[in-house]
Amino acid sequence: MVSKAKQKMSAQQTLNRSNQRVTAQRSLLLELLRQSDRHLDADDLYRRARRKHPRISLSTVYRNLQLFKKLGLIEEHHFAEEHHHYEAKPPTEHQHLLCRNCGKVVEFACPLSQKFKKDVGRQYDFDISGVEVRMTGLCSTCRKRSDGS
Amino acid sequence: MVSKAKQKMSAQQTLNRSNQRVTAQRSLLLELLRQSDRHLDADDLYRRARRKHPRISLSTVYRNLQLFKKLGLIEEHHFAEEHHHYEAKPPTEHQHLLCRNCGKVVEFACPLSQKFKKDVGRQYDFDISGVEVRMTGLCSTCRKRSDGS
DNA sequence: GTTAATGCAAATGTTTTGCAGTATA
DNA sequence: TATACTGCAAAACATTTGCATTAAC
Repeated sequence: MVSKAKQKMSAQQTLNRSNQRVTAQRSLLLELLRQSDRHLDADDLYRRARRKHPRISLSTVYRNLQLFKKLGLIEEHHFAEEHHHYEAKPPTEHQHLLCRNCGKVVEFACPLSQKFKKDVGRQYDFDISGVEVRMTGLCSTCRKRSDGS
Repeated sequence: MVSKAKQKMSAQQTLNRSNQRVTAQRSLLLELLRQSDRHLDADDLYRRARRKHPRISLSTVYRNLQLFKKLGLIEEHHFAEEHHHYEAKPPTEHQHLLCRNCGKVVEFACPLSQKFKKDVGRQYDFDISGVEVRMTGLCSTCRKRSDGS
């Protein structure tokens, strides 16, 4: 029940509970993230923060985003077009499973993704061209290794 | 049947058919992408290419990756940790639907992703912590607009 | 008073671009 | 021979880091 309450706490309270120093910049950044209805990138957040706190620096934004992420207060998405990996186009559709420890990538077939595509397309009136499913976790090797330690 | 044959064509043949100039660098890059069993990033590809063609430049690699992508010869994935978007962690799990024209992001619930998670985790012996489903397509507004023109 | 967080500037790493020279069609 | 492609160097861009100063505890 502690975690359910988190969303209703003020930014200050949340930070205080996490044993982090409550600075004006840090609270502001977390508030802005909570208030926003859109997803923000670091620069969006920086520009918004400057409206209330003109001397805030971009490094502070980055450092705090990392902190919030570590604390599980925010989620990160990869919408943009940077640093890709490429593969020759395969004849069959497949999805990806990544080990977050060793970076191993497993490809798996996912016939259900086609059903998804239809359902979601109908529901939101989208003409959907691509479905990407990406799962992250620990592979058996890395799990054994960390069990041992 | 033309497209099925594509995978069996040599890199040179493929490029020639696409009305692209067949250069040694370009053919090599496409061959390397096809031979590789792993996903490669630009730098991986650059290093491999240099083994056969020491004077090739990284710009050539980037330019050709863009070309191959445009021609639909390769697929691009976003595994790495660059340029993120953030949102305050929501209480409910949800997935994303992106319009590739206007960039609109729709969040949708996807209860099935939990079933996925279990199935795939069991099959590959992974302890899966995250499931991300991302669909891309055209929203109704952008579709109407392009219908009209 | 200690220690952590900040702001600034410089460094880093990836991707893009301008341009003169080179190779393909 | 005309034009597209290449290599090189520099620019652009996002993100990270070092360090002296400042603020939270």
